[in-house]
Amino acid sequence: MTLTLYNTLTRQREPFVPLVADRVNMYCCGVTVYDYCHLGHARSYVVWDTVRRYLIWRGYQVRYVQNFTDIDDKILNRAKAEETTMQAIADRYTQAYFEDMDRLNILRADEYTYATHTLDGIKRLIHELEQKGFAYAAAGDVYYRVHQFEHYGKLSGRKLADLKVGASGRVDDPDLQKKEDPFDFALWKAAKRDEPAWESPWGAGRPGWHIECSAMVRDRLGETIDIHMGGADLIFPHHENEIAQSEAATGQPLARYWLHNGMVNVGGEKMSKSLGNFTTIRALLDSGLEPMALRFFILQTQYRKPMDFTEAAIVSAQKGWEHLKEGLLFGHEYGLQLGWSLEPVPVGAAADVSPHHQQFQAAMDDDFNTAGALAVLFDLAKTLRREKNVLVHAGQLEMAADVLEHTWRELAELAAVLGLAAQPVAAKPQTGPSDAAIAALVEQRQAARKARNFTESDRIRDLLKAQGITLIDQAGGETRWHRD
RNA sequence: GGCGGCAUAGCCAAGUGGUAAGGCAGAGGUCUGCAAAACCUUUAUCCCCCGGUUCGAAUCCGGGUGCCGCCUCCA
Repeated sequence: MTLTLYNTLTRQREPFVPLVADRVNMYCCGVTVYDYCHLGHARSYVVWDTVRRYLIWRGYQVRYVQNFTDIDDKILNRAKAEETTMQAIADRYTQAYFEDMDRLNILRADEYTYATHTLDGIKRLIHELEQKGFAYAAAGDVYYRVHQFEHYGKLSGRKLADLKVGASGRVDDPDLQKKEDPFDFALWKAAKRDEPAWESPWGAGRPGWHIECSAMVRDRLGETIDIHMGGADLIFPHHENEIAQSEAATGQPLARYWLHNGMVNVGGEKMSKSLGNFTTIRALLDSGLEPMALRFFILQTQYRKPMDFTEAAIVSAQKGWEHLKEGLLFGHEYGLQLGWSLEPVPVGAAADVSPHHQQFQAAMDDDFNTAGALAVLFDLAKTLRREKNVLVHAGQLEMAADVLEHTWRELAELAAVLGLAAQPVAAKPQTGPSDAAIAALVEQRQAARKARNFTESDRIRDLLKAQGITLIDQAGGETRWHRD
């Protein structure tokens, strides 16, 4: 089977062939660290993390690099507003980024790069572009000469002639005077008073946004990488400009495959800082939604399609995840008594050729059809849940224990490829009545039930419920209980 | 105005020529003294509209309608 993915550059699906067999270099545009991440960021990084996990599972040796934009007007503005430094703001939100992403079970990149650590590479690249006639200095700024790059527009599919200045309202760009052409963009910006600046051949200043990615990719991964990823809103101008910068300098394609994730919408509109309609990851998770439920919610939709964030969809995702989780926890709950080994086993696309593995791989090979892959997980989880029910009611399994063990392992393996993992419930700090007290009340209630004094038995049940204890009357007449 | 994308049940969502995956909700059932939970079964004669190609289309072509993204910082 062949992995096929949709390449924004060619606007079609293509078989994935890395530059070097079995190795994949991938770069993902990271965040500008001036605020907490919202659900749009969650989607983007969950999706790319899943792509990365899948490629690894598929047997590729993956190198994943991601950046932090820690020099930017927005960070500066925030620093001014809070009367602190740009570095302090950047550090705070970089830290927050890691906290949020860790909760979503997003693997750390092999390498993180920072604009502030890449100044040499950036200046070197600007210098090369200047020498080759693709850049010009103007009153302390340096601009990229878009007309000089004949392929400008190849990623976004637009021609310079079609671009409309100020189509979205912004026409009062004070730097317009310095540019040869309105669509030329800044590679280097002259320092303003009271702002951090770095020395350069063009005077003190700071790098533009687009140039940092070009420089970082080149420094860390080379001239041509396999996969470049990012949000669909970065296609133009950010990625278009990256291509213009990198390819003008090196004469080589920047990336073989360009992947873009769809936006998260709220009420049909894109979630964004400027519209103010965003929900931060931490606010949502702190409200009680399980991190894995959010991840599940994201993976239900094909990564390129827009998705709507609604309360109902989140509730639905939480319930769906709980059902998968039950299957995932089966081994932890009953594995020991069934004599299973809980040791991890080797995994990988080649390690198993079961129909479930094949179906999972077929879905994921098809441009990362995570919704199709989730259907495979549900099928596995369903078997486990059914057997759990049988076990609880009849005291023994219907299926052979080793067959079920295989089902459980397979579910855990494939779920892990999607980054979905259920933590065995840790012993929560005990609040309310002690186990012994509960047992005594359950005993009392059993007596009442035997005497058909249901008023009394219901009273005890309600009493316990009010203290967070749920009773489950089983088929054999036995009553189990658990804390909510 | 230019470029790109999307329209599938109450909701979310797969499916790119062969007769509609999956999830949530709903309905019926098993269990229960009644519940709750769990489990089992079930839920689109039809895929925005009109026309065309084909033995056959949600899937291809043409024309509409609606929605979204980008052209400004943005995942």
